[in-house]
Amino acid sequence: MKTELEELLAQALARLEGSTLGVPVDRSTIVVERARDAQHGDYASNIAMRLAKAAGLRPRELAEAIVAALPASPLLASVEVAGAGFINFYLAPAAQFDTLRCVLEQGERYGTSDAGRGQRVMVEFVSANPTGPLHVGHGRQAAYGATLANLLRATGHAVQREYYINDAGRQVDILTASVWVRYLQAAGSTLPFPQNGYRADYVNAIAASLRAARGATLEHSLADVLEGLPADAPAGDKELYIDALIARMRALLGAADYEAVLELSLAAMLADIRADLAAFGVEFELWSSERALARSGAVERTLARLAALGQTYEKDGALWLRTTTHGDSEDRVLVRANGAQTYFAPDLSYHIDKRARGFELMIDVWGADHHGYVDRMRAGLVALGEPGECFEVCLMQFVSLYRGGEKIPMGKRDGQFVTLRQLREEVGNDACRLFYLMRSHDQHLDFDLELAKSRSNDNPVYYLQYAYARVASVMKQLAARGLAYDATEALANLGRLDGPHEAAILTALRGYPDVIAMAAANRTPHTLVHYLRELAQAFHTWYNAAQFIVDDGATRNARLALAQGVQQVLRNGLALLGASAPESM
RNA sequence: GCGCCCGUAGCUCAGCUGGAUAGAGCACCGGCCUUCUAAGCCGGCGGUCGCAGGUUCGAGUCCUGCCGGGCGCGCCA
Repeated sequence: MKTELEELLAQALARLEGSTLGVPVDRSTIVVERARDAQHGDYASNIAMRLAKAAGLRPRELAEAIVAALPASPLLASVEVAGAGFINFYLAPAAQFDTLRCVLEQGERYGTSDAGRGQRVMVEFVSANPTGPLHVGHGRQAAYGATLANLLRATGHAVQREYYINDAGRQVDILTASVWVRYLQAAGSTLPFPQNGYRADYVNAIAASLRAARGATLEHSLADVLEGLPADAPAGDKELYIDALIARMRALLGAADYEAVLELSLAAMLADIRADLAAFGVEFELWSSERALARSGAVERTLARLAALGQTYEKDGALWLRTTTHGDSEDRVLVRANGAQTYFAPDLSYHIDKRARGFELMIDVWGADHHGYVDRMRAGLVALGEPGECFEVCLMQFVSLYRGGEKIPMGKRDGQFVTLRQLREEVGNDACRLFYLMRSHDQHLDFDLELAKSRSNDNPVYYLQYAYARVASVMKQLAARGLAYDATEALANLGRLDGPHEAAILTALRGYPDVIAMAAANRTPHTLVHYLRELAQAFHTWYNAAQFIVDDGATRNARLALAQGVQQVLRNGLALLGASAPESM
């Protein structure tokens, strides 16, 4: 609709060229927007104000001239000049009703487009270290990433969702050692738990499955384990201690058994994470392993390419990447003086691998605490000859949990954090999804458990689902009264939808495709939540003001058609958000 | 010290890439169920858009400088 109106304006301006207007008008300056206020019609353009100065006319005068030059169109009921020089378009009733026809005809496809032209996009999200269960912050990233992928798909992009498993770093060794210590303790060992270990309950569970798999074959005496180890914190250094413990464990068990413990621990953690996300309705096309990438030699190839391109140099025994020449604030280390790679090296290699796999755009969803890494990653890609625009990061701000106005402390230390699973079990998946997505991603999120659980009118989850269920209920009532919906009669009598409430709903339905397009383009799923709330509100208002099941068949069927249009869009929107649409509540 | 994000009604937040009289929800006050689900609806109350400049026809939105809050600044991951 917007583009049709813009085309009309372009024709009008072309007629004025050479007379009222001197120079031809750049097509991109002709913009039509949905009117924010119903008093301003259905669509509005500010083109007269933008061109007034160049034309040497007052905005309103120019607007009048443009309106006079507009070709006739069946789409329009009237066009007015208002305010400082706005041109307001009022759609003809037939055009309004076409919206509803579209919704009913297109069904679940309503709102989708091919704007993305099949662009290959990867959305990488969550990618939490497999060293513990997902917490509520990961939940937000999961909900956001999944919905962003849905939105991009709905707008014609070829989307792949991917989870990058950081299974190669020191953190995994710490998990392995933690499991082993718990395994020893379970057999009566008095070996103290390392200060820097993972001490939450899930480690005990993995230790138990380790015992089930290997019996006592991995046990060693306290004296053997402690031999040559430095003091742990607080007397000593907890980092030195855990590294020494890991080395000791490797020496005592041998490489093969050490790897076996590591594999078992990793597999247990990943199984937990995958099950958690699957239960949350979040799926990935690919779970990509850092260890697999490293074993393939990809990281070394990336380093070699960087060196060949003259992008690296050695200093103080370390290998540095010149990221500053590509917009980073300082150069970054790829390989440390001790020969070990930093995290940056495989990470960069992973992203260049994504490009090699043909993804034109890589969107990463990261926690806001990682914001300092955006520039270096992009710089690394540019150093390898990639365009900087191929990489985009959506930073997610933190989540604070509240219970009835009381903030819940979330120290990761001692494992005193609320997991995603606990949250889902307490408030339900739908509430989780919607609460996570209600706020802009660059806004801190206050998640109130009591509010999310409450079956009351201050809970936005129920507000949306209630609107959906109400339509379903009406259709059931219809059948109970021995009546049936007649689509043909409905479509022949859409003119009966002539009240202000009906008009508001038609306007809202017409805006849905724009909302989807914008939410996808701006990476802002929360605008969809707000839109659905407005649609539900328009529906609830109408529902309270009018009776749908009336004696007159023409009116009845027309109203039922509109109600089902609302239901369809609610269903489409909730599906994109990953929330259910219940038939009854 | 430097970088990123945030600052809008008592509280939690929108504000559609610069538009018209700044909007919701909650809270508070007052109304609406013998009729399709009251998990709903209607009305009222509530604002110096952190502060000060600037850009222009027009600024909550863009620029600069302050103030306040969060996060990050390792040859950790």
